[in-house]
Amino acid sequence: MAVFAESGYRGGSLKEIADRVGLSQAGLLHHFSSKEHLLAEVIALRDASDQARRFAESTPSGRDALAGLAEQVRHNTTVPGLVQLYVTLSGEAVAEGHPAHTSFVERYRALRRYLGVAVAEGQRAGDVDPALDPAVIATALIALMDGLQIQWLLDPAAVDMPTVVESYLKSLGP
Amino acid sequence: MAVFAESGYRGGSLKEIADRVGLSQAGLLHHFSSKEHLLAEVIALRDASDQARRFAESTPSGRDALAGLAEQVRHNTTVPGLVQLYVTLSGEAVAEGHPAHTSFVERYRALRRYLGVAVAEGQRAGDVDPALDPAVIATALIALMDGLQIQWLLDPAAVDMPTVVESYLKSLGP
DNA sequence: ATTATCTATAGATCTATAGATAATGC
DNA sequence: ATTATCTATAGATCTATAGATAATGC
Repeated sequence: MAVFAESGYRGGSLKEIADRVGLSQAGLLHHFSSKEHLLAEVIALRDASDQARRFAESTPSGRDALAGLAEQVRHNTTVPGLVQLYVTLSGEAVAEGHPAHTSFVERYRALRRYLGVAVAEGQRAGDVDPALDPAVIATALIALMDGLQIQWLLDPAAVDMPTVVESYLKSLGP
Repeated sequence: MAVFAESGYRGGSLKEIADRVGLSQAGLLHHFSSKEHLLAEVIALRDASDQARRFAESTPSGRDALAGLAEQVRHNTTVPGLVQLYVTLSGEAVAEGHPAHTSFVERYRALRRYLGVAVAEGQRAGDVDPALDPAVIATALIALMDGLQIQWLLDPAAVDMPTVVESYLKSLGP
């Protein structure tokens, strides 16, 4: 995870990973039959470590789902390595043919669907301005969080992610 | 520009670039003394091709600067290659020691300053809610645009960048 | 005379596989 | 008997440089 975070999938080498875990490069490939397979496992591990946070609350309803985002962002500020893994891989994965391309396409579709539902529920509950388009807000929320991570990684002192997200969430109120 | 957009700096090879412009790899290095130097020139060229758009209007005042953003986003949907270059390089450049790291840190600082001023001016002119923190809004605007680009590149049919940005800009009104 | 280009190559990598040896599990 | 590990290596790359040749500019 650390190596792909620092150098990306293309830039990270099996030798570097093997060295960090105290194996030879061939020894590492005994456990992961190819570099691509190792990437898939790294992504699965990353997902496990925060989808836990997002969905563990058994599909929370509107307000809770949105509040959960703010909490997720706050948590992310404590795990810069995971954030960097995500930013680096998503930047690479926009390329057609990147091994993680399809997985990112699907992840974002699922996220937009999940947050779109949350926003619509928030509207029914009277927590979110009913004039807004849930799909637009869902896309904007995800974009905001992703973009914040780039700025924050580049300049942690200058960017307070939770404040910005909370400010946006507040602006959604009716 | 196309090669770094598709494969990033680390993943893009001088051979691939040379092939596309009809030179040998050594011939290419006659014009750019190293891969790193070539990257710097590519970034400079990218900047020239859209900083022109952003600043050519000689530091527009608040409302115009914000409207200019929406226009920039609309324009970006017509140049996916440039957008991909930007997304791919910024994803790589969060890594300490990446050749474009410092340049991205500075670019974002400058952007936040520029947009922060624009928002404050918009407030004085009565176009922007005076209760908002200009620095927070500036950071959010940049983040929103960056994050949208990732989603849009991954799934162009599902993400309408201008609509989302305009929706956000509208929400800033008093 | 200078500039642009090429071929050839040094010296590092990189991934993946083959095949040997050591450790572990039943 | 199976699993984990290693060394060695094949076969591709990669960047940058050396040195030769062709094209261009004065």
